[in-house]
Amino acid sequence: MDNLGVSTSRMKAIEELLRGHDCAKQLRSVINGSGENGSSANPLLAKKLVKEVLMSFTKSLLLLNNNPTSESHDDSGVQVWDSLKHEDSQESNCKNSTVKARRGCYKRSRMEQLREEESEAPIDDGHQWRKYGQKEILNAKFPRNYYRCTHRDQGCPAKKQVQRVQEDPILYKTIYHGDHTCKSLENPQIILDPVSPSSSSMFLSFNSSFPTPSEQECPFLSSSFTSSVKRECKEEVPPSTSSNDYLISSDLTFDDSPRHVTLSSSTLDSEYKGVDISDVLYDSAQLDDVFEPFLEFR
DNA sequence: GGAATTTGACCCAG
DNA sequence: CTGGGTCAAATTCC
Repeated sequence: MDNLGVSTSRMKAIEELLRGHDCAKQLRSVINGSGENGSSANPLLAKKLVKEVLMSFTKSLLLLNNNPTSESHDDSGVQVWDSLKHEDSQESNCKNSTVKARRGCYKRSRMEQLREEESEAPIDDGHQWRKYGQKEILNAKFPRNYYRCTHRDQGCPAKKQVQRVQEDPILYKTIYHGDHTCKSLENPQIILDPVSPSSSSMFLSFNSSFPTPSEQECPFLSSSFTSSVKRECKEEVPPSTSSNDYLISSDLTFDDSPRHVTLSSSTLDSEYKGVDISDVLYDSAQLDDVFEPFLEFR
C-alpha cells in the first residue's frame, strides 16, 4: 500500500519537474527574445514562467519530502539518510538532581537518523517545532537554530537544525535528527486544509514547522494555523522562511499574488529580488542533462 | 497566566 | 582547549 503511494508521489514529482523543465525552456526562449515573433523579451510572460518553474520545484520537493521513506537512492541527493548508532537520550542521568545541578547535565545525543535537506526556504515537514537554542557557528555567517518537536514531552525525539547556507543565503539547510513518534498527534490542517483543490498539494502543511508569520502579519493565515510557532517571525530568520513562504515562494518575487502583500517586506524577498533571472535561466538550461532520463515518462 | 522564544551558561566530544 | 549541542531562567507575547 505504501509502495503504491510512494511511487505515485514520485511520479507526480517527476511530472512536476518535467513541467518545470518545459517552463524553463520557454523562459529561456522568452528571455533570449526568440519567442514566437522574435520580439524582445516579454517580462510578464517571463514572470509567469519563472513562477511556474519555482512552483514546479516547490511541488516536487513537497512530494518527495512527504515520502522520506521512499528509496533514498532515488532522491537526487536532496535528502541524505544516514544511519548512526543509537544512543540513549540524555535525560536518564539527570532525573534526580536539583534544578541548578541539572543545568547543562546531558549527554550529547548521537541521533539514530540524520537527514539533510536544502531548499530555498526551510522545508516544512508537517510537524510542530519548538526552538530551544540558537548558536553562532564558527566560520559561519548565519547562526544555527535548534528545534525539537513540540511533542517532545510525549516522547517524540525528533529534532532539527536550521541554518542559512553561507554561500547562498537564499538556501536553508535543515538537518533532521530522529524520527517523529507523534505522527498521530499533529497536523489536523493536513486534513482540514481549505485551499483550493488545484493547489492543495502545495499547501498541505501550512502551519507547522518553521518560523511562521503571525496572523496579523500574514492575515491570509487562519488563526487555527498559527498556534505554536507564530513568534518565530521575529527572529533573525525572516518571516518568509516559514513553510508557507516556502510553499508560495514563487510569489515572493513576483508580486501579482494577493498573498504577497504580507511577505514583500521580508529580507528573503529582497534577497530573491537580487537574483538575476538569467541565473535561473542558465541553471534551468543546465538541467537538460538531469532531466533527460525522465523524459521517457511523458 | 500560560506558552513560546531568547540567550547565557554549561557540558561533552574531538 | 574549543566548538557545538543543550539546558533552563528570563523575557516576551497573546
